[in-house]
Amino acid sequence: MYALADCNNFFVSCERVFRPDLEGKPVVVLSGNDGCVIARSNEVKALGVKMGAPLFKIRDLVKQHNIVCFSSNFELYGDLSSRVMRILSHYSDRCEQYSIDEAFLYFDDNRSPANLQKLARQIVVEIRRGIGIPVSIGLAPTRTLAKVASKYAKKYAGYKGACLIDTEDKRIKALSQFEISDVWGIGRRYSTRLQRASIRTALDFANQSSEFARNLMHLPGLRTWQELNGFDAVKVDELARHLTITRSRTFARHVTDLPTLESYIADFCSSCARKLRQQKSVCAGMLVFALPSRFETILPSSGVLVDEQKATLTGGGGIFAEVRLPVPTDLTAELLEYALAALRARFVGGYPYKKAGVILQNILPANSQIERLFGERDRQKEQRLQKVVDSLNEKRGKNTVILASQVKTEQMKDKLQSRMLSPCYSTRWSDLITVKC
DNA sequence: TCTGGGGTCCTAGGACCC
DNA sequence: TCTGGGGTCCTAGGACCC
Repeated sequence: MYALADCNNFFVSCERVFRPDLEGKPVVVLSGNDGCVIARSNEVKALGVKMGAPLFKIRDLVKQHNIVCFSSNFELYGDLSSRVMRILSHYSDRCEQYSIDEAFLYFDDNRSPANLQKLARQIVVEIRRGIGIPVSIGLAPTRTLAKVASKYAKKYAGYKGACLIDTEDKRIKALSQFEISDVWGIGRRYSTRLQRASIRTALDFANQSSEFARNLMHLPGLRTWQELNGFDAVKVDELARHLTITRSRTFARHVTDLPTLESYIADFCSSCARKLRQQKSVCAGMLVFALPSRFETILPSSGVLVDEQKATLTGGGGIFAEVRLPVPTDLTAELLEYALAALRARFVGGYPYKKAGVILQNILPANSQIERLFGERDRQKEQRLQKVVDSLNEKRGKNTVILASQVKTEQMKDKLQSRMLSPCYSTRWSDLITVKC
């Protein structure tokens, strides 16, 4: 049996852990620059606010219902997530973390389903009491069915946090009341196609032939079909290694000068590289991009385009540079040299860049690194330096030692548009909660 | 004025190999 | 008229997830 443990309204619940006064009140968490809604409490969902709704479009609703807004505080969410995961991992040798707020546990012992359900309810209580986060658990023979079960556990209080699908009767009943678009692995596109074929519930889909599923939705669709019919088919990558690492940001205001853009790219690059070293990998390729807003048409104030700008604009606008590294590397300084060179070669002054980022790709295990016979760099020396820098940053805080190109420009300093940021209660001494008694 | 960020897998088609 | 057979690797694009 699989158990899917899923935290309810996770980001909102994290905020409520330290603000119990917000229990039962409408709360949202916003994306960077306080742009979009990325998490909603049940009260807000009931008001019809959609995931991803831009804040400026729901201003009236926020005022009218006194919705409490938070800027996203990933330091807090990440810490509470790891505490939840630590508890979950005590209960099964196979605990697969699937996202920041979800994990699959696998049970292959001979406990009865009823006992597993009891155990799951115990886990729910322990996490609520120990960390303060509400969790729902779904139990079933496949991951996709466990997902279905967890949604029922979330929806109906009667399940006491844990819903079990262990018999054919329960499977059919659960699927017959489950909308096809809510099935794990069936997104907007496929559910439209399926609805056109008069398939509305998960059961409608499960009752089709396997060929039907495969023809319409290829291999992933076939797997979903199998899973709904009780055959374990979803593979979960055992590798904890990321295949790509991205850092990117939409700016509060346009960035038009090179130094500011360079500082951002330098920050992204060094953050990507740190993550790369943490997972003991090297990368052989990198994308550097700086793009205009998706929502604006770009024309220079003069109204006349110079040739270079014309070329940029006709190409869809902005910078999208692919960098191949001569030798796979994990060194911040080396990655940064290439990233900045790519940026400088394509930068157009005065162009309104709105979003930028760095993506590392072609990621390999660090031990597969190949040394160049006639290398122009002394990599061993640089690696020793990198180690010292990393350990200083670990001991003294993230940006204790940085590269000169990461130094923030004036424009960058006032970029912070997270006006409703909560304290990092659980990760910073300075943010510890004060208790008055 | 204001519109997120970070991932994965699969498939088809082209280029290339012997 | 007729133009091999069996592969690999890479990439772009489309689908999905939280």
